Amino acid sequence: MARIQTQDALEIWCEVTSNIVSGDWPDLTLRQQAILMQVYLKPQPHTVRGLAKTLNITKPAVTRALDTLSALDLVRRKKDPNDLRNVLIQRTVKGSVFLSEFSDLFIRQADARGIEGPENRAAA
Amino acid sequence: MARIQTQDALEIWCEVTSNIVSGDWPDLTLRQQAILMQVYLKPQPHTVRGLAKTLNITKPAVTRALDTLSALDLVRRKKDPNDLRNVLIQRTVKGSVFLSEFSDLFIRQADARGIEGPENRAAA
DNA sequence: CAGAGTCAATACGCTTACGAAATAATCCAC
DNA sequence: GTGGATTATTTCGTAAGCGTATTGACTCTG
Repeated sequence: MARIQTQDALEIWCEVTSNIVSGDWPDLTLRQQAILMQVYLKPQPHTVRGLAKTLNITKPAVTRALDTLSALDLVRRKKDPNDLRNVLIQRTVKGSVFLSEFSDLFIRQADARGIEGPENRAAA
Repeated sequence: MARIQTQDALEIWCEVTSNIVSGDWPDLTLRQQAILMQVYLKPQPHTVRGLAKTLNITKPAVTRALDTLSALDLVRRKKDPNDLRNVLIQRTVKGSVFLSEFSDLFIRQADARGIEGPENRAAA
């Protein structure tokens, strides 16, 4: 049982961020990244209020981040038909592509360091 | 041999970014993160020009990012005594703490998913 | 020691982001 | 329905970011 080490973790982070920066992707803030990840990885539905609470930031900050992410077509807004006060944040193809590139970079770096997932995922 | 899977990679990234955002840390841009990581993980010395080239961004962008990171005491500027045109970017205690929290979050998430480093690091 | 070359930083005009407070739209209790 | 909650957004003034072009400091060549 060999846990991941600090050096590996930081190196992976360094390579992934550096690769994203030097590529064609936009210079997202940490908040925008976090919102994007939440929308794609946590169970739906996502609302402005919910994201603000989860990430411990103000609602206007979420609204503005969504403005940016929407303009980049990384997420999409949709009125909640059950409660028109709510705005549901939905995923897009382009957002999926972005996340996919993220994980590809991540996995490539992890593989290069001999890092492995669980042998038996079902039992985990 | 079980490689890391996309889902694990993205979940780790999601949790780390979300935790940093909801904590007391500043809302660094991806560029600032990348510069910070480069300075701490790649061999010294680091210059504005070198970072700009590595990350494929303009020199003024690096200068501004260093303004921000310096104000936060995450890095420090120092004139190169051998060539006073150069500015060497150096590490700080606070920056080390930041990176340390980063890696702690990362490792905690990786451990929770049964992800492991190489068994025999010397042989890797 | 003069002038070209190289480094980081600054100036400029513009865009984006911030938090607090105010608005607009909607729901719900009564 | 009307009034009070709740949701997201907008407004406001301010701060920070961007790229291009320029400046100021320094080095090095001839």
